[in-house]
Amino acid sequence: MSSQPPDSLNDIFERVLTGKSLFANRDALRNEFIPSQIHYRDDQIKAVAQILSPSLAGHKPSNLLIYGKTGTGKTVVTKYVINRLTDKGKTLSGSLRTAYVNARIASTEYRILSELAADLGVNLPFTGLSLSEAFNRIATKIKESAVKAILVLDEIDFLVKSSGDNLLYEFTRANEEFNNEAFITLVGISNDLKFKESLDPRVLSSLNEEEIVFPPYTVDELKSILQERIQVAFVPGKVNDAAVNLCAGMAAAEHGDARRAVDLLRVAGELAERENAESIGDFHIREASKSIERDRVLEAIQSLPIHGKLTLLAVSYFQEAENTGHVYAKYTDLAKRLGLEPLTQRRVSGLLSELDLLGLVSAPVISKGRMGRSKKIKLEVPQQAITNSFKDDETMKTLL
DNA sequence: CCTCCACTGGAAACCTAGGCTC
DNA sequence: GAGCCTAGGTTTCCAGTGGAGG
Repeated sequence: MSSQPPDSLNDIFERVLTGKSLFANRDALRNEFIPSQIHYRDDQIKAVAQILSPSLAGHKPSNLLIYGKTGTGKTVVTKYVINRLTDKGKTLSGSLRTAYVNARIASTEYRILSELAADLGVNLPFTGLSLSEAFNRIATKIKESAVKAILVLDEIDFLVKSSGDNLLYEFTRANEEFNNEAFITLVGISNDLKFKESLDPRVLSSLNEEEIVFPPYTVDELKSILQERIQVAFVPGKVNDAAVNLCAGMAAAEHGDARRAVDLLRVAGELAERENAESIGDFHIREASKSIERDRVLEAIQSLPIHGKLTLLAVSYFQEAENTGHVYAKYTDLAKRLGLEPLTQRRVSGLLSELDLLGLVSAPVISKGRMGRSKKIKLEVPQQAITNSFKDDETMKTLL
């Protein structure tokens, strides 16, 4: 990298300046981009709108649960309807408020509450309050100002998985305290229906008053979505049909994920531009798919905590699948070499499960009869990926 | 059919780092 | 500064277990 001849840098700059770039508008391929029109989701848009519309007349809409795989438009559709609803609400006298939180990003109950509070115009300190106090402040505000609130909890399954359903219970119960002037309606979005199993039956029946399922996009739908984005994002004629077909095909194979399709296209465009290609072909899509996977692995490894890295490195020492005991012994050895106090085996067993979840190792539990029961741990990423991830890591590179 | 290995994985307690209120 | 609170990682404890070998 450091030995780039100055001219090649100049080439890069020149290409942008002289407009020879393949991109016309890169932003149209970003995740946050909301297209002016949402295609193939008319039924879902209408359904969501129908369920939430009583709020305009001041009545409490049913709670709603939206379910569908990633990249099926759940968030986009919900945000779209919520925005339109808020706009319409402004023209009327009512005090309709909407709030949106992504439970995976907010990650804790308190942060979820504080983001909701911010959207509702309630002041909550970052920390320092008990959960119940934070909740009371929100509820009091809603009651006193007769707020009609629609709260969207995106990736609600993360909330339930990490903290249980207490918060949801509080929300559903809070409505009983309000008089008819105020209400809270919950809209939960999830790509995992199984989270419902761990809900208290009372919470479930309340949350699940209405349910909408978003089907995956078909190949043809993906193609047409891509075509439309291509028109905005690229200079005309720069993406060939084979590329679009492959892109749609690959995304359809992954449960009709439109976000995935658009990501592939963006990375393919960047790759093609970098190699000075005239247009984007199916080759670039394939390369993009590999590149996205490589980046995902690299990032996953680099963002591991130190003991996670050590555990992964310990696994990588074994060619064949190994049991927890041996991996733990290797891990202990590595930790001591760094002068770190090794964690307990129980914890390392947990770390191994986390690595499994990330797809970096496979660690199914198997029984070998008299030889006991253990995880059967095997590295699932190339050795190379681990070496690459650690070579810039001041601590880990001493072990390589 | 029974035993018994080498763990698993749940639960609770503990610790640290942070931040609020009074 | 005391006395609360939380998040998040960890340790400790321990009951539970699939299935090969007896």
